[in-house]
Amino acid sequence: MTAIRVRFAPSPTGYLHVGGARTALFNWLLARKTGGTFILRIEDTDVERSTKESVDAILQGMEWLGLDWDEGPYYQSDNFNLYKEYVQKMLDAGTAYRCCCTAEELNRKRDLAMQEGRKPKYDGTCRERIDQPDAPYVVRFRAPQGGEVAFDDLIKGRIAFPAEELDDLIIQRTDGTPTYNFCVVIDDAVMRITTVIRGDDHVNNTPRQIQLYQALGFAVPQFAHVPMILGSDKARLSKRHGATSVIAYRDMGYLPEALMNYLVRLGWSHGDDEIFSREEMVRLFDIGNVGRSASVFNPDKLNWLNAHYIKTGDPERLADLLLPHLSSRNVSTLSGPALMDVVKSLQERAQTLEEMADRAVFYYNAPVSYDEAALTKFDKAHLATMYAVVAERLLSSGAANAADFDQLFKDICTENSWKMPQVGQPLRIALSGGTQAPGIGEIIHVLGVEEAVRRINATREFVAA
RNA sequence: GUCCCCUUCGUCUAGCCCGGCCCAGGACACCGCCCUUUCACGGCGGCGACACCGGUUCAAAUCCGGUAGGGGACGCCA
Repeated sequence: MTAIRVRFAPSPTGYLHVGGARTALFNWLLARKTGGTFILRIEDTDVERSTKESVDAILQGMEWLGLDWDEGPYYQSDNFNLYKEYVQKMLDAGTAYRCCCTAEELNRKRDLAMQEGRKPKYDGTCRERIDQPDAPYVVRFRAPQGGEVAFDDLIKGRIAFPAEELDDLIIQRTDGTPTYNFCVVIDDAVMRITTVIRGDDHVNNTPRQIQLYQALGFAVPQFAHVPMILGSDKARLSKRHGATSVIAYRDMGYLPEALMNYLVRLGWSHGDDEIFSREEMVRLFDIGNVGRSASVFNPDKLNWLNAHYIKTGDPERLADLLLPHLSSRNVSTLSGPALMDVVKSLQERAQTLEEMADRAVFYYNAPVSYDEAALTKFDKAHLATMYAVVAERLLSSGAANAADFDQLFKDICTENSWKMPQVGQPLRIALSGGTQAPGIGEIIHVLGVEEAVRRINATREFVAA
């Protein structure tokens, strides 16, 4: 058995979206699992719409996800001469011919055919003509007629098309540039691609491409067509369903391993397993276990996975990743508590890094206002004495870790016959400004006794005023 | 219109190829309870699906046929 060679072939007309990322992922997984080769090829034959920015955005998305490629990126625009050569070969061999039908003429015929309920395929006007008018022309593939073209899709099983459905597709435009269906075939053949994994919007192209392979004398690769990803309304996933760009997910505070895990489970499964490390997906992946039907992108589940990876992630790494989200909130970590401790106290409380950043702000910027609604639930006099007692005990106790502090508060409660909520909640407000925060002991441990006392005193004064 | 594909809880899916272990399992979300100094985490429980109709069979989510619905393609885009 020859080594697997797969490719991801995006067209650079936009960023890397989640659908493309999943296709890339499946390719990458198959290559890594089998020790094969993963090739990146940029399909930029449409010079009009292709941009350098898009290429960069795609590369950036791939890199962020850790989808490293072994060859490329190759650019189809570098291969124009090669395509020309093959067009000429086909012309010489008679498997292609010049067609002088104008675009307008073709459009008219197509519309008419649709109206009359016929298949809008090329009628073959120029297929058999022998004169060579001196007019602009395209080159068409002389598609074999009769019989059927079939292939065994690795995901969908056997798919067959009657040859009558296939018309003579254009392989070279009037301006001399080659078209997509022709270029893919040449490239996949020349790059010795063994397995073509792509979106299932390409199934209809596959039989034409197979005919081209055969006309050119190339070996036909295997095909695997991955179902699409839909939005919550079951329509093709688009911007109005929320973010579709991989990089947007990074900016919203998602971890690459979470997105990868989410994407791999969208369509593929391994029994009841949900959590897959990079190594596990490589080991367990099987293109045959990819489902045949489209799936809906579910942000809730992505959130759950992201929360999982935040919970179990390395605090040091998370701290690094959190930095940009903090600076966009005008938070500086140059002074104040160690960011790693902050992260640790927040790991179980954040679904995204954005959320973590929101919750981390108070550690660095002392509260400038308090949740007064929550504060008014407590008696003013009680607040004043409680804050004073706690501040004093904090300074004298010598407690040094979260558990110590929590114990200290229990002691204070019994000594003064206070209930824990009477102490905990006002303290939380003093320390963080609000009512939702990590445990009191944790906060003080991270903040340090000195800063904690400063904040408690500030709140005591605020309450007294 | 024509061709191709798809159809299990709201969503992602297991099971389907090799019928019985499935009055259909897991996960997300949702609801409830527990834990608890808040918010979370966690634990426990609940709600909830084989698109429909026929056939084959002792037995069908699983096999066969049809219907309906959805999607894709039909470009001198990729």
